[in-house]
Amino acid sequence: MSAAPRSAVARTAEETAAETGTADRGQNAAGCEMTGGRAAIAFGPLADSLGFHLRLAQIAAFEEFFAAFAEDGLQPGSFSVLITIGENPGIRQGVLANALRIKRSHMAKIVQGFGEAGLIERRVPPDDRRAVELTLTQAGHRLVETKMPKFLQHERASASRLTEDERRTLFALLRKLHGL
Amino acid sequence: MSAAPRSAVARTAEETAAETGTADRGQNAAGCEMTGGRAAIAFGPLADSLGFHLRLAQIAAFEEFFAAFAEDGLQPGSFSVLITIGENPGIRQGVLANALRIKRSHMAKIVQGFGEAGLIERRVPPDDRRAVELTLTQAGHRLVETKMPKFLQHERASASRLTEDERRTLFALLRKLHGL
DNA sequence: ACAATTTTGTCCACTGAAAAACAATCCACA
DNA sequence: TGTGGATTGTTTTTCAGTGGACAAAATTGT
Repeated sequence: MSAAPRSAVARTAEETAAETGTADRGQNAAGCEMTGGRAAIAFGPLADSLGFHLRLAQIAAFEEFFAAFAEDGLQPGSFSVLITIGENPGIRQGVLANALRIKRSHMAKIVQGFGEAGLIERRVPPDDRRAVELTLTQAGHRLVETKMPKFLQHERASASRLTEDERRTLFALLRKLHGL
Repeated sequence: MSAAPRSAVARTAEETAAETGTADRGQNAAGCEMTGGRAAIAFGPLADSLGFHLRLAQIAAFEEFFAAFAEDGLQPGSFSVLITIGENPGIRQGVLANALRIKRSHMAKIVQGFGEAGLIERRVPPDDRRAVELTLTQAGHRLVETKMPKFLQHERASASRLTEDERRTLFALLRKLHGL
């Protein structure tokens, strides 16, 4: 079965009127194994839940990321930290944490790991000895520059199910939600 | 062992703090506190990353959920499990896990907790004694029905930054991404 | 009927992330 | 000066979530 990638945007979600039925309890109806496909169940009010759809979409996106970057030992969160430090040399740890919505306690652990790996340098500014300013080391810059093409290519591929218009629309709507 | 946690960083930084002028290299303008606002930093390629925006939007949505349902002791994941069982009485544990994209090992824990709380009933069907069929108990039904109005109201409010058209468009695009 | 494979749920060990307690520093103000 | 409160990062504890090994039951092949 090949789905018709027509204007799915125009359609509303009235196609989920699936009774559970329990018609064929042993196996799914049309050769839909559990491991791969999803059974046709009723989501009820969940089908109209923004958080639910956001969670599903994020899981899908992260799975794609892991599938692409497993061999590189890269995680989306850590890589975003490196990128942002590279874009903002000398950024303070708390500012970074707030920008990426990572809790400061977690950021401390991440940054510590990068420091021990020699990817970033932590410098305490003399005018505020509580703070820590972060910069990429040469090794950090090399790593980011090495992985960046693959990352950009992955980004293009991950949104390949969307047209360019849809992609722009989606970004604008997501920005409206989290207010970046 | 709690021997001078930050002293190592501070010492090296102070000793090598010969470079000056890097104090206000960042564009974090004065008067922008960390706790409240976000600094204007450069996100670089992250600003075009679908996964990044999805993560931010999901965090925002979940924070709203927690803020609304903290007093009820409700979590989005657990509540979605209860809702889906209510919509699909007798659903099998694995089918439920697949539908909600929860790993089976985790679902086992969740379901065990609900069982001990008396919210769901676990029944082993005679035709497949490996499986477990889940149904809501009266207490489970009561809980769902009690919280559902608040949940629906929260859903409306959470998307209140979007027009109805935008909301429909966003749902359609997210569905395209995770293919529900 | 019997062995091999697959499915289904559970258990255990581990990671990622969060909350809270904490230490160091800075700042406002008397 | 110095004292109380706010900010910044770290540590600790705790919990949600994952991966992998496992046992029981079902399915398939011979």
